Order: sequence, then structure tokens, then C-alpha cells
Amino acid sequence: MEQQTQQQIEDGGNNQAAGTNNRWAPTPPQLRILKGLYYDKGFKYPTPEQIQEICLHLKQYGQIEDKNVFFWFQNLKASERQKLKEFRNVPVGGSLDLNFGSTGSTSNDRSTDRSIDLNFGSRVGYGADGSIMEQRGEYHQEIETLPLFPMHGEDILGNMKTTSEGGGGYGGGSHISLELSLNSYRDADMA
Amino acid sequence: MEQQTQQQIEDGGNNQAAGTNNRWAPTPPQLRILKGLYYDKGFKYPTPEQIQEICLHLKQYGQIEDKNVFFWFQNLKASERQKLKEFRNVPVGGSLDLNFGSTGSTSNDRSTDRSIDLNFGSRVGYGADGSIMEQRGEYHQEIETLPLFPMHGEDILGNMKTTSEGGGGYGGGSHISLELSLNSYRDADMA
DNA sequence: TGCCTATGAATGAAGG
DNA sequence: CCTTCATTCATAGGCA
Repeated sequence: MEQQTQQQIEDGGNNQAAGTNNRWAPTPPQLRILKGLYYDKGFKYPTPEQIQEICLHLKQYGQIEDKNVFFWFQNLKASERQKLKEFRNVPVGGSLDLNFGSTGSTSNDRSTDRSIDLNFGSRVGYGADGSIMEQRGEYHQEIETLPLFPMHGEDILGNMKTTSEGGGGYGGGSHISLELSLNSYRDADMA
Repeated sequence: MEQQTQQQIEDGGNNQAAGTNNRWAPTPPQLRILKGLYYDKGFKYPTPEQIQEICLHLKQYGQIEDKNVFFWFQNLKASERQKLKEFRNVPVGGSLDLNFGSTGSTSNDRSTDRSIDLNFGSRVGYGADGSIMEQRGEYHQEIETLPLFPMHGEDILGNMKTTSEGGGGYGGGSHISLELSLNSYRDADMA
């Protein structure tokens, strides 16, 4: 969502000096140990506990958090996988059967709406086949009769639904609402 | 693990041009409304019906499907939960700090650091209710009881733990060791 | 000096 | 709900 705000998310108006380095970088010893685990021991799928353990030990070699270890493994796996994928259509042999350049690259074929496993789009199947979502329930707080979006009144934000474009004219931009009122959440508005 | 087929499932052999964006991205208005529901109203567990309703309303602001809403809530919930979990072991706060004033990474605990996911720290194995989760059994190779870092022995590399460096010897490697055994990995970094 | 690459970080999506 | 994968963004650092 707020990818464009990646590191700056916490910024939120307060311009954190660019000098503060937010991004973790593995120290050589850390990197060596991580690689040792990954390549030497073939340790590619650390459990949460193991991640913590690894992180704990790596702290000797510099500041590090669990998430760094987590991301490190994730990214390494991803990059390895991607690398292999790139080499799969090597021109070995000669007959390149890459079917690129098909006609109508602009054909938006997703109109068929490939709804996968989520049956809630058609009929709520939760409970019957034990398919989807959670257990609607009793144990959460309010909201029972879902007045989420009053058809005629205000939306969750308390804005009246009028007929003036609000978001800036995205897809449809037919009926809208002036949802200018709330700013509570660090919204990281894009340009 | 057929996960790698994610977007490519329907693709088949037809290389979907990169132009067609498969992945949904919330438009700012959509995001704002979703956040409004989640944070403002504390609406965290939408039922299928509610998901449909939300989706319907969000369609005004751009293309969106039920599953997007569904996943959005799922991911945000997970994200939040894990985020809190992370606070459990914040880096050493007091005197013994690991920041050896190198790259100016004197940044202390970034509490405000919108830490992220990190699902670890939860289950995995030990079924509290007696039900031992299957989990890792035939997925990968071995490694079950993780003797990753023997408390008293050598680490993965066969180096004795001295605990004296404490990050003191950054690149210098105050602790030597016969880590010559493994060099298979491209130690690209450092320098 | 400016692009290019490697990689940390974030999140949508799927399976189980 | 948990775990993992894919994709994408952003940036540091290397090179041309």
C-alpha cells in the first residue's frame, strides 16, 4: 500500500534527517553466519523460534532485529528462486519458442474474474465446507448489523455522500463523497 | 508448495505482458476507508457479507474485488499482531550497547519504527492443547530440534563462543577461527 | 557523476 | 490464523 513511503512512513510529517540510517545492513560476521546457515546447513526455513535464536546470537556482532533475520531469509530465498527462473529460457538448442509478441497485448482478459478459493463472492460457504474465513462472531466488539456504509447517510468517516468526485477520479468516479474530514491515519497520500 | 504459481496460474504459457497489472493496489480513498474501518471503528473481523458490502462501496474508488478486501484485513491483522509481538525483545537498552559507533548507527530502539510482519513467536509444534501440530515433517530435510547455536559449544561454523567481542571487532574479526572451511558462498560484500 | 545492481523492506496473495 | 511466495519499492554502493 504505502510502498512509496517505505522508510519514510514513520516520518509522518516530521522530517527525520536523512542521516539516520534506517536500513539494517548485516555486519560481516552476521552475514557470514547467516550464509553459513543457509548454504552450508541448508537452513532455509527457520521457524519463528529459530529466527529469534539466530537473531539473539547475531546481536553480538551488531544491532539486529528479528525482522532483519526474517527478511534476510525471505529475500535470499526469493532471489535464488528468481535467478533460477531467469535461466530457464536459455537459448540452448536454438529453437526459441518464446511466444512473445502475441497480438493484442492490451487485451484485458481478467473480465472473467478468476475468483479463487474465496467463495464469499458468490455464496458464503464458511462453516459448511469449512472453506473460508473466520468465525463471525461473538467475541469481537461492536458492529452487528453492519451499518458500515449507510446508503444514504455518511460513510464510516461521517462524510455525506454527495456527487462530487472525492478521490481524484480513479476508475469510475461517478458517485463520490467529500471525505475530506479525516486525517487521523497517517495516510501517506501520494502526489 | 504450489505457491510459485500465484499469479501465473492463469497465465499458463502465455506470457502476460507486464503491462497488465495483476496485483491489486488500493487507491488512496480505498485505503483511507479501509483504515477507517480498521482503526477508527475497530472493525477487524468482517464477515463475508460485510466484505461484500465494503467491496461494493470501494468500487467507486477503483477496481477492487472481494478477495482484495478479505486479504487486506487478513494481512493487516497479521501485521499488527506480529508488530506487537516484536516488542518483546527490544535490543539491549541500558549500558551494554552494541553500537560501536561505526556507521553512525547510534539509532537506538526505534520504537516508532513501524515494525512489520514477523509471524514467528507463536505456535510451531508444541500443541498446548495436546494436539501436536503436524507441521514440519516431510517438507524439507531434517533439522528439528535446532542445535543451531549450541550454548556452550561451537556455532555453525565451528567457532568457539567467546562472548567477549561483543561486536567490538567489527570487520576485524577479533575472534579468529577456522572458518576457512566454508567459502563456497560468494562473499561479495564487505570491502 | 550518473546509471545499474544488489538487497532490505513492505505487502498482496495463496495454501494449508 | 499461520506460513510462505511473488512483486514491488527504495536505496546504498559499485561501475562505467
